[in-house]
Amino acid sequence: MSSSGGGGGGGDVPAERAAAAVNDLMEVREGATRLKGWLEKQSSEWTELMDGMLIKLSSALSALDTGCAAGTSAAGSVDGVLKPTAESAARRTRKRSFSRRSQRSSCTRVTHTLIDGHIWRKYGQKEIQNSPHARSYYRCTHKSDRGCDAKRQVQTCETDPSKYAITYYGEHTCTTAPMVIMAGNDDRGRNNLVSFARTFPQLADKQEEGAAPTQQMSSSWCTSDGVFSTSGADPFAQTDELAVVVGSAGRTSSTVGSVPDYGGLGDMAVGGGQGGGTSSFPSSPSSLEFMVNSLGDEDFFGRCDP
DNA sequence: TTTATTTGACCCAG
DNA sequence: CTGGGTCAAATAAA
Repeated sequence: MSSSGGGGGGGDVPAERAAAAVNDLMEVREGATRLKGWLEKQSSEWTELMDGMLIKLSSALSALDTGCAAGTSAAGSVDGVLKPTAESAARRTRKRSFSRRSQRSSCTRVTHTLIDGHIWRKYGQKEIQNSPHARSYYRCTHKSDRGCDAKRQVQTCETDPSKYAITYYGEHTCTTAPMVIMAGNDDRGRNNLVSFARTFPQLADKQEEGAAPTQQMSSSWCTSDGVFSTSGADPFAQTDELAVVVGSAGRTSSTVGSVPDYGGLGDMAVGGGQGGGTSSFPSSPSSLEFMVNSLGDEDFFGRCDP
């Protein structure tokens, strides 16, 4: 993978160090976000404080986002054992016109979650030589309906299997932008769902093969009783455009319309089954539009490339 | 039923 | 030729 340093442009900080700093900050922010979840139960003052901290952190991340550094280096052995199973029917000859290995800019991030606020559709998986883990290929789910050409490759981190090295290619031309969801509560104890979690928990991508399931996938979300749990270092903290979802506790959907579930939400649907409170999202990606159209559109995708 | 994932085959850049 | 990126049929899940 090229992950050509070419981009980045950045500054004096070596790309590697910058990337390390970004990762560190992400972890810090994750911790802060979790902490905020706890503090929310105590006092709204703390929540505000935490919000401020989180915003600052995001700003810092944004400033540091020089274009990410490649996080993977290959070393190890692979025993690409692919067992030939039942033979599929003869394939038709295909015409292809894709541009592979093009010089498209890329951006690699190492994160412990696959959630990044976008909806991805897996279209392939490959055993990679010199790598113990298979690489999964995703494209934006809006490729077909909006021609969004964003893609990403996910590979379990060699050194830390609980993390993933995600390489992004292309930019999102769809309007699937991250949400800001704030969970606060008014003085009457009623919970209003207004939050500033940056990650919009759309599709929690299905875990990779062998990847640690669910548990680390907890993402920010508001439950009907106001519980707000969040974590997940969304790689795109540098979101500039933010949307706000406001609703009354337990009636989120009725206030702002419904919010897509996209399956993966199950991981974080605390106490909320399907259709319950927060999970009553429309099933179609396009349903997101009502929420994201007002956004600056464009990619909130990290400025990965020059 | 529709939609998403899996997985071997196909194809091309290096 | 090989490795890796993509296709698309088969399969699974909702």
